[in-house]
Amino acid sequence: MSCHLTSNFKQIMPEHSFDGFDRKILDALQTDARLSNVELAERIGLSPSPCLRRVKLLEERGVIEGYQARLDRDAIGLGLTVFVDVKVERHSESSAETFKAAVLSLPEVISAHLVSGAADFLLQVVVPDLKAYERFLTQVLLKIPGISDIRSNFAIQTLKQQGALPLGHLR
Amino acid sequence: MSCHLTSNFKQIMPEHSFDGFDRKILDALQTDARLSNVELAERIGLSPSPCLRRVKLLEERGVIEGYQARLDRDAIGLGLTVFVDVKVERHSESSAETFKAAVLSLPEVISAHLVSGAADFLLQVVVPDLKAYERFLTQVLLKIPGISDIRSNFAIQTLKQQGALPLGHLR
DNA sequence: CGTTAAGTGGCATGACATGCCAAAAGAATC
DNA sequence: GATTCTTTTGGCATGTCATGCCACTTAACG
Repeated sequence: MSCHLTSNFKQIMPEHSFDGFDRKILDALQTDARLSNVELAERIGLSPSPCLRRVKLLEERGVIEGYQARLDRDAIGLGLTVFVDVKVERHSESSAETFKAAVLSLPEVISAHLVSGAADFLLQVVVPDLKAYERFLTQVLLKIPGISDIRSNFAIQTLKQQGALPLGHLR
Repeated sequence: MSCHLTSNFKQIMPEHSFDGFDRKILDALQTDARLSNVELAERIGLSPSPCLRRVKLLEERGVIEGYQARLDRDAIGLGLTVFVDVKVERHSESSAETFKAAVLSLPEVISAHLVSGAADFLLQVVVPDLKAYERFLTQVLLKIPGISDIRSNFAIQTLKQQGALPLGHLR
């Protein structure tokens, strides 16, 4: 049981230590992850050596999970974003688990959360068009067992997309 | 009116041309945006020169919008993610516009969409904890004029977060 | 076939990442 | 408050990489 201490450590003790340099690094890399180390160092007011050391540490600590290119969905032919509310059947214990496993394997689902409120799960699904969504819904989603209800909310306009996380609360 | 042609061009003619190399580049940079050009080139089976040229082209075309570090929300003390359904008042024409402008300026709102369905807008809000959300809700969101209803759905568990966009439909 | 256009590969140079060590800054102890 | 210990920084050296240029290959078209 004591082994759970380490796995819960992150929740118990969220920020090990973040000084102003770390916060600036995170802020800069959220905006442009391809900054060279020397430019990043200049921007945060530190020389390249310690700057790089800090970045590596943040990566090792898991604070930085990875780096990803942000693509224009329309440009690559993924014009339709749908937010799907999913309810699973209350009875079967394993409904939620099988649903989670299924969802994780679907590339069209780019985010998935267990949520409070009317629905159980909230999925963000990305497909080329309505026809593709129809196919996804009828041939993929609806075939997952244990689903009691699905509600599709189509994104008509995107105001903001995966904006940078606010870092103002750190100091 | 003809000037609208260019602004609509992307929707009319989504993918200008994507061969296998481009798709592999986008795929690789979605997974690891900090890949060096030589490693990227090796991975996609091309020499560094044309590989870099393709990446720059994809950036200029706007296919690649940017690069960003993915941070661990818990690690930086942002333990609470809330999906907020917002309805604006039907009467005032400008309700939606003022709401959009307000939302764009809020760093806690990391994504915002105009959606079909029961709500008008779907926001993703990130805050340290419940107390911070209470403050955000009462002192920020509820003070935006023209809002008729707000429903907060708390993320209890995150199965997948901003996963890579599926590129399988390109050829 | 010859011509042209587009894309590729290799090379050279300048910039950069990265590991090491001495110096500086800060914390703790007496 | 001086000393010691710890931590972090800055500079340097080396090997790797980005980047622009040019010759070569390939494919399409007349």
